[in-house]
Amino acid sequence: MIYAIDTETTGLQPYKKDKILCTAVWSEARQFVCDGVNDEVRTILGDPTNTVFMHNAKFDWRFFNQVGVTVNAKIICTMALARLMKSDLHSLSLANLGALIGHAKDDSVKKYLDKNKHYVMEIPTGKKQKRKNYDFSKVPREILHPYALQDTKVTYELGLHEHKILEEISNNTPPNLPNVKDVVINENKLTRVLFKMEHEGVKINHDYVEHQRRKEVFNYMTAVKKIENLTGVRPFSDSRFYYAPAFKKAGVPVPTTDKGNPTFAKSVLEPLKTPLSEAILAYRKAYKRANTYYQSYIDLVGNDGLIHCNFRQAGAYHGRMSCSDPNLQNVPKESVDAEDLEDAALIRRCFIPKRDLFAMLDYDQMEYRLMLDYAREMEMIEQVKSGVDVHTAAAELMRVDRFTAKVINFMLLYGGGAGKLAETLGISLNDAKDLKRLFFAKLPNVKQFFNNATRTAETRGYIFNWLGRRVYIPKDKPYVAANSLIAGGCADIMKVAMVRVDALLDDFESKMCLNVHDEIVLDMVRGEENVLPLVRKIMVDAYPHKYLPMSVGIDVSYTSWSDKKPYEHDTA
DNA sequence: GAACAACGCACC
DNA sequence: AAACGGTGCGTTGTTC
Repeated sequence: MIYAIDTETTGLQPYKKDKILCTAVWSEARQFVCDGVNDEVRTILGDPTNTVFMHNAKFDWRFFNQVGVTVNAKIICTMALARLMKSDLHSLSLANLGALIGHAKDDSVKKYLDKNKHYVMEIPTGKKQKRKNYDFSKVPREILHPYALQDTKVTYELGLHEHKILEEISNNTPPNLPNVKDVVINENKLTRVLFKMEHEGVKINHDYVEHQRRKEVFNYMTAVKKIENLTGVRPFSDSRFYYAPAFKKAGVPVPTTDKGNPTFAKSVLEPLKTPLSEAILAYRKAYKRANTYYQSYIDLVGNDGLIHCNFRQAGAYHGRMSCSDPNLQNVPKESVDAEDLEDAALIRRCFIPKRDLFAMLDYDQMEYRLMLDYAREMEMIEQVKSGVDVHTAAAELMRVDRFTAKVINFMLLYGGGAGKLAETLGISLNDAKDLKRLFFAKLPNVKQFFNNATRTAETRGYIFNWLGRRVYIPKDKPYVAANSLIAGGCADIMKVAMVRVDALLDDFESKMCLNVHDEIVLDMVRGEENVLPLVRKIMVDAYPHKYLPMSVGIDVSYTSWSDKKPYEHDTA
């Protein structure tokens, strides 16, 4: 039987304070809303023969888990499938997707809360901007229940609609080509894998976080005083209107943004090396570390001392995931001198294993390898297979230094042009054009691959990646097609691998706890390290290469997400 | 006063 | 001929 289920909750934090208010269920045969969760809901979710549509399924799942509901039913996240159905949607909210199939937004709950002012405007600790915190528990049942039921109705119809569209795409695909069906199967399995991984969470070293936060607050306050002394103007504000007069007085030319505003970005300030520019950079660095990183971990850690971040399965339009609350995919990777190692203030040291150790497995030069395999660039492939690093190989091929080759390599992956190349390398536009020509002359198959992808995007409007994911390419930016094939292709390799790694680890105590695009982190018990080569094999085999296989490196740490060392029992 | 744009910066 | 890709999250500034 097919159902759609939706919960209404007191808020967004099941691991801290929030509870289920009601659960709504919709099927052909029966529709109802109950307070909290009742036995009928438990029975539906406990039955493995049932299929249940949920919009942003992992959110509701967390609350079911909180009250001990066993979820055996096949869970289908209509938000994740929406990305497969139509990759270029800006918003995957139920309201937005419902509008596609003719359901107007039901904003009765929000209207009620606004009208009756059931919210508090507060400035969170360490922040400057006010936030609106709604109190959903104040919504009367007469308003909340019909609202929840309406959402399940829309979710139900959306789920059926998505399946119809995806089946059409699948049926219209020639049998010898990758089929979106395989992507659908994997994404549906992945929803459960991600739920398990998020529930595992990552342990936080609370004392360390708090200590570091205080240190960074002191650092940025010191920088503020310094800036005010240098400019003679207070109060300080990290704004172009504050900076412009000071730099004008010093006779420093200030570049502008695309919109014509003066910019004081890092790339502008860094070369100046004046006391003021350095104080501003110090302020920004410390402020960001104190708030975006340390403070957010304190705010978001659960009562269990773990961070349960949200892996957005449908995060990026080309198939990559993203991460929020907090975003653990952009935690700084700082390099320090060997002498400073002991007392270096590394943000990744906030994260410590809740069992015995972390294992970090990451694909080597994943995107570049996929590009070479797609392009059948055999000369380069042979070099890489013999162990030469891709930037060194490119440097030798073009007879330039490794840094130049690296810049060109990245620019290529991102579809960049000669202008940006010139800017990054600090060379003339003509020299940059020559370099680009040289690159494509040496890698003719890569050039062919890029041209083919771009032409396909121009004529057809979308591309299929190796697994069968369809990605729409904006009409005015066909040059991003190759990047979408590569980045999204890598994402699907990782997503396939994660589903298989999760299955493998069912027989072990060690579990996955993080994903950072081309890296997964396992929280492991001592004694299970022997599973690591098996995990690596799964990751390598996830991509059925034609010419160049994937390659995976393994690091371990018994102390934190930082301070890692190569895993050595596995010399191939 | 709140929503929206623009900017800046961390990661892959 | 030329076009750097994708995120999340914080601030300041503008607008209605």
